[in-house]
Amino acid sequence: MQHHSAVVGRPGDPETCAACGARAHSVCGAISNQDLARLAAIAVPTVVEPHHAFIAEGEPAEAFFNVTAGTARLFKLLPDGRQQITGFADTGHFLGLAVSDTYAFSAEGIGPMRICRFSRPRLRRLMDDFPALEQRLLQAACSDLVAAQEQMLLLGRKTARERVASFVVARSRQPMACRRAPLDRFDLPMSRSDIADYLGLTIETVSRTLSRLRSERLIALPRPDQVIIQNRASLERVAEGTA
Amino acid sequence: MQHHSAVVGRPGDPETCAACGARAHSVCGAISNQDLARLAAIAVPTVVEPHHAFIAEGEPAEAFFNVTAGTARLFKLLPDGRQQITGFADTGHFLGLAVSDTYAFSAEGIGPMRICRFSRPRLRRLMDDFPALEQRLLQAACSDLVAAQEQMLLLGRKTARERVASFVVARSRQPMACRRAPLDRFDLPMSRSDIADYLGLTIETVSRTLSRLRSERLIALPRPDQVIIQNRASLERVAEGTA
DNA sequence: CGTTGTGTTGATATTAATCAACAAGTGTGG
DNA sequence: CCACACTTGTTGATTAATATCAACACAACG
Repeated sequence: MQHHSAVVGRPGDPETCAACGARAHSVCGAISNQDLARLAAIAVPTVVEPHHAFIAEGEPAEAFFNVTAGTARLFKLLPDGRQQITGFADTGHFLGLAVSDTYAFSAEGIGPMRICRFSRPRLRRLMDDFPALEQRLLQAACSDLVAAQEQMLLLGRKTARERVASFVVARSRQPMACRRAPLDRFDLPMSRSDIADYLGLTIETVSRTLSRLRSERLIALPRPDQVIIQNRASLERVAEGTA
Repeated sequence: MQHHSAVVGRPGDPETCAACGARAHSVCGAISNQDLARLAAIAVPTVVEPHHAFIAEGEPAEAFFNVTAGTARLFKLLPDGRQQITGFADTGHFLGLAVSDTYAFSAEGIGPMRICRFSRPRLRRLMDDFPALEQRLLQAACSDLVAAQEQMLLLGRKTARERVASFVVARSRQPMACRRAPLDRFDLPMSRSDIADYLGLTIETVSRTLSRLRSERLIALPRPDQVIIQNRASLERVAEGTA
């Protein structure tokens, strides 16, 4: 299975094909190595060109995916072009589960990425044969749902300042999926435009707000795409509206 | 099983205990009558006092629920009291599925309601024994997720006018769960305050916007809690930002 | 018959969007 | 190597949408 020995993220790290059985998900303990091996057997590793929508809203939901390298933006569009990013799918994330026969959103890579593709009928058969897999996907769907609820609170009731602070704090916890501590220094793989479309703001407001958090010494921005959290406690208070 | 013969909605209708095996979900065909009967065996029918939060954010997630009568509001709070309603759970809706060991949101009835309660360990055992049940819950979680994504688009990118129009259109399709056509005349079980907290607006803006849609003859409001859609095509265009 | 809760409407304030200019990088070709 | 265009991000001035503050209408209820 060549995709189990490929390279992801920093050169030299062994690729972690989360869906097909690698460490990221075996660590979570919800799925046996045996089942993961079976899943790997039907996985089709695929390289996604940047800006190619490998999931398109409204098209037949023929497959299910796992992100094996890179980050995808998941988004919905209005007819006039307004865009809402509903989430970012980082390495390890499952994608494209649907009840309806068409996708409810689109997904494309931010920069180069790799995914494992599972055809729906084969996945269905596999789930029927190995219920632990379905259990794992139910857990994934539930945690997506929890994230979506948190995002609805952000979009519906938080100020621009609270949204940006929440975003920075959440991003710093991103590697937590691998049971690591939240990082105080990390990279943002997405552009200001993506951040704006995720937070329901404009790029200008995102930029201004980050600048203000920097001038207040809550964060530092050594480069536009790199964040250092300088005062996590205060930043978290801002994110919760308690500041 | 006394809750299978009780009354819900309009007096005279036989109660449809969606979780415990009644028609609403058997119609959907995803779960066998046999499995539904097994589910019914562990269901604890419960009457919920109005405004009693039967699910409280942050508390141990000990149970899972199905709404058997009435409508619940699902919500999250910020420390200063700002509230976001993340969804309404009408009769038939499943509630409280969680990966974490605490609930991520709160739920309470809008007016009187009844629910069926399932303790988590018993549900877990039942799901292990009857995978069709897990499949059904995965479907439920996926459709909640689709609704959440649609709501994120609404909250992040739609204007007040588009939000209110979207809400009215979505509510008119609510009985669709039972495979009925969208209604042009229906009741709103929730207050203006609930609508505002769901749409990320204030009560005043909701009221003003409904008034304007009425003055434009897109809808009629015979009573504050009853809506008649007078021009569905136009209303849908407004909801999509195409008007 | 007043009181209370809910919804509506009006006047004003505030936040974030829009419009606009500019700065810093990146890549291309001369 | 440098001039140029092009992209991305930042900052400033103004506008527009919705929140806030306030008054009032109406029904339900004691």
